[in-house]
Parts: sequence; structure tokens; C-alpha cells
Amino acid sequence: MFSPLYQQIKALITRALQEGEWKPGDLIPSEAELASRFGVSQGTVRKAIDELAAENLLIRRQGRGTFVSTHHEAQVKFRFLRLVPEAEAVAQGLRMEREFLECHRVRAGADVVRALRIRAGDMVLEIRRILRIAGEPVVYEDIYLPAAPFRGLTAERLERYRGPLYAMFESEFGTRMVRAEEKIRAVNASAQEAELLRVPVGQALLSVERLAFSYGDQPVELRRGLYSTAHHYYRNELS
Amino acid sequence: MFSPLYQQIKALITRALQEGEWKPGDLIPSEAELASRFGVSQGTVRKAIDELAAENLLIRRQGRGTFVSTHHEAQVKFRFLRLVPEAEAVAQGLRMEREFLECHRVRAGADVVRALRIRAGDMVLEIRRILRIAGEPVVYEDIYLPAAPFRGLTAERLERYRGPLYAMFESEFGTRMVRAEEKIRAVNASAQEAELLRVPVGQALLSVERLAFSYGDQPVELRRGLYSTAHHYYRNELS
DNA sequence: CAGTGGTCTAGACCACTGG
DNA sequence: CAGTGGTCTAGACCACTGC
Repeated sequence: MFSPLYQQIKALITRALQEGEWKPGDLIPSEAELASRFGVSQGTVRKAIDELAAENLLIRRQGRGTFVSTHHEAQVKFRFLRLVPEAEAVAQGLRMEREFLECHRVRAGADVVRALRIRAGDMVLEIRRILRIAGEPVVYEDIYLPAAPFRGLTAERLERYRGPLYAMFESEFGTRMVRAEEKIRAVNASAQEAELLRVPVGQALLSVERLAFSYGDQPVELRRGLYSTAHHYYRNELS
Repeated sequence: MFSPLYQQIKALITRALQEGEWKPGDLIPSEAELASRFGVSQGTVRKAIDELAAENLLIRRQGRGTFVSTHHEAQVKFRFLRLVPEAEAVAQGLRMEREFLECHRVRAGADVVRALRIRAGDMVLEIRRILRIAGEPVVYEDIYLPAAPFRGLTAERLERYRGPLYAMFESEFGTRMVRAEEKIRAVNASAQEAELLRVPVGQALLSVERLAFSYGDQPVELRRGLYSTAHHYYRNELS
């Protein structure tokens, strides 16, 4: 089993991130410091950091240093929300409102158990919310989180928090979402869904099922979203 | 205006690809050869090739050399088709059939003119086709190509060709698709669409509008697809 | 100005491929 | 075996940031 040095360094840095040695937003030691700490050359540390930066775990800033990536930065906020307004001109003045409909503990269903890799019968938090853009309801989401790491998360706290959910999870529960997989389908709105999103019954909606992972590829959130795509679309880049 | 050496090398290599010095599937010169040709060190060439490989323009094969990427390789076939069967077990035995409904020259509409950056009034090829997986119609597509570079493309030739469309464009018309942008919405099937995809009128379908680019970020294909997501879903990775 | 990441070089050695 | 890309090193210098 051969493993390049820089991969081992990468694993060491990842573990340090996982264990919270450096918190999101923090400045990590310089390449030279890390090189002497790990007993390798700067070039080797550099290659490890390059990959971590490509995976969005770290952010390099020339002249300043390398920082732990965070969901709090303006540019990276809503990194996972691919919904874009149809009229680009409006994109600027979009103010997004969130309304939390529910937040309670429930016993995990079989699909949630499988997705989050928890034990059958474990409790999960279920959050339902609506996102409105310029007053118009655009997204309805049903979110499942393992109850243990998110103990103390209440509707009231959700309402109070300013900023993206993932920023809150990161600073208040120490769980940082690193990557996600989405399964996208088209579905016809049920009577209930239609009322929530204020569209006709049967209206075609985007169904977006997201599984989000933290460090070490651990799944920590299952999310089922319904997007109204009358004035917005889901943007994707293929390469 | 400062530009790193390796970026200039990257541009030189990209231009060579664009001008057809090395064709898709070809082995390009070794790093050492390119280094001496461009008068830089191997490390600099290496970094340029690294980025081109990350962008899927080149493929590195240890011990063999670096090759120009192509749509013909088994692993990269259908790289741009993100539709995945619901039942993973079935994924193996999927045989995909294509039926070309139309292929004719038309004057480009305003939206096609804008997307493909051609002149108002220019002619384009319009292709309509259906993809069936295991006999079931899953995708209906309406494809627009600038007429000039695709002169001689007929329904008969489309029918005859074995393999992905982009593989055909590459080997028969010298146009290689490099990346694409997709706008995804949910729409209700019209009577005509419903008949083509054999679903009820009003059935929710994924609308996928793709703009595909060749070397140098030149748009060369606009494609409007309707995906039936009863037994398939659109898979996406967020990071 | 000192300190950071970013570029570039030259050279050594390793891992993999094909003949 | 020769030739390729892959790793690792050490050192020089550049570009950017903040003080």
C-alpha cells in the first residue's frame, strides 16, 4: 500500500480540522511552519493544502495566509443553494426571508436511518421551513438532522439566527457541511404543497433531495426541498 | 498585466489543441519535450498540464503519457448526461436507444442567436430526438447547432452513427464539447410532450436547457431537454 | 518593512507502462 | 529495459498584505 507523503500530510491536516484544532475562519500556520512541524519540505505541504483548497476546506489568501473555510463569508454564503432568479437584474436586490414552520424531535424513518447512517429507532430533528424571495414563496424544505449533535436546536433559535443554516450549524453546533449530493426530480404539487408555495395544485415543482456531508464524508443532513421554478432556475455547470 | 509563465504555457497548449495540432485521443509530447520546446522547466509545463487535466481537456496516464481527452472513451461517454436510473441494480443492463425525429435547417430564433452568439438571420440545424432506456421514453431533446460548422449533418447520418452525439461531433466535425451550463426547471407536460414521452398531460417533467462550449469558451450547442423523472433522477454533486 | 502565499527552477528518485 | 508521469526536495525570487 503506497501513499504519497503529501496525501499523508493532507490527512493530518484534515484530522486537525476535524478535531477542531483550527476552527472555521481561523488562520492556520504558514506553509513553512507546517513543513517543519511535519518534517517535510514546504512544497509537500503546499501540494496538500492545494488539494484541500480545491475541496473548499481551506482558503488561500495571498500575502495573508491560509484560512479554514466557513459558511459565514459573504462570497461563500448559500454556496449550496443553486437556485438563481430568472431576471438577472433582480438578482441584486433579492432579500430572502425564512419562515420556520416546525422543529421537533421524531423517530427516524427507514429512509432517514439509511441516509444518515444512524441506528434504527434513533431520534432525529425535523425542521420544515419556507424561503421567500421578494415576498414570493420559492422553496419549501423538510430537513432531517441527527438529534444528538444538534441537541438544543429549537424553532425559536432558528428564528432568531441571522444568516444561512449551515453558518449556524457551524458556529453553534460545531458541524461544518463540506459537500453534498443532490437527486433532482420533477413532481406535481400536492394540495398541501400547492398551498404552501402558492401555486396551483398539480403545478410542476423541482424536487431536490440533498444529502450533506461533514468532514470525513460523514452524512449529517438529509433535506427534501421543493423549488418553485416559475421565476427561478437551478443552475449547474458541467465539465 | 502580470501573467504567470505556466498560464502562458497553458494558453499555448490550449491553442495547439484548438488548432488541431493534437487530435482527441492523441498522445501529446512528454513534459520534458514540451519544456524544451517552450524553453521553460518541466515543473512549469507540469503545472500547466495539471490545470488542463483538471478541466478535462487532457488526461494523464502514468507510465504512458498525456492524451487529448475525447468523448469516445467508455468511462467518459455520456459525461454530460446526469440522468441516473432510480434502481441502481438496473444501471448495469441499461441499453439506450435513440430515435431522431427531425434534422433540418431553420433560421435561428432570437434566443438561439443570443445563446450561440451568431448573427441574426443565420441558419442553424435543429435536431429533435428521443432517448429510450429499456424501451421506455425518458428524454426528449431539441438541439440547435450553427449550420456552417455542421454542414452535411443529416438525419440519416445521425441514425447510422453508433455512440454519443458529442463523440460524433468530435470525430466527424472537429468540434469538441468541453464544458456546459445547464438551467433546470420543472414544467408541466403539454399534450404533444406528453404523447412523446408517454406520460399524462400535465405530468411534471424536468426541463434542462444546456449551453455547451467548445475550446476557448465558444458556445456551439443549445439544447432543450425534457426528462421524465418517474424512474430516473438528475444527479448533482455540490462542493 | 517583514511575512505570507505564488512562481519557477534543477535535480533526484519512485511508480507505472509497454516492449 | 527505457520512457513516461508522480513525488519530493531545496533554494531563489516575485506579488501581495498589513503594519
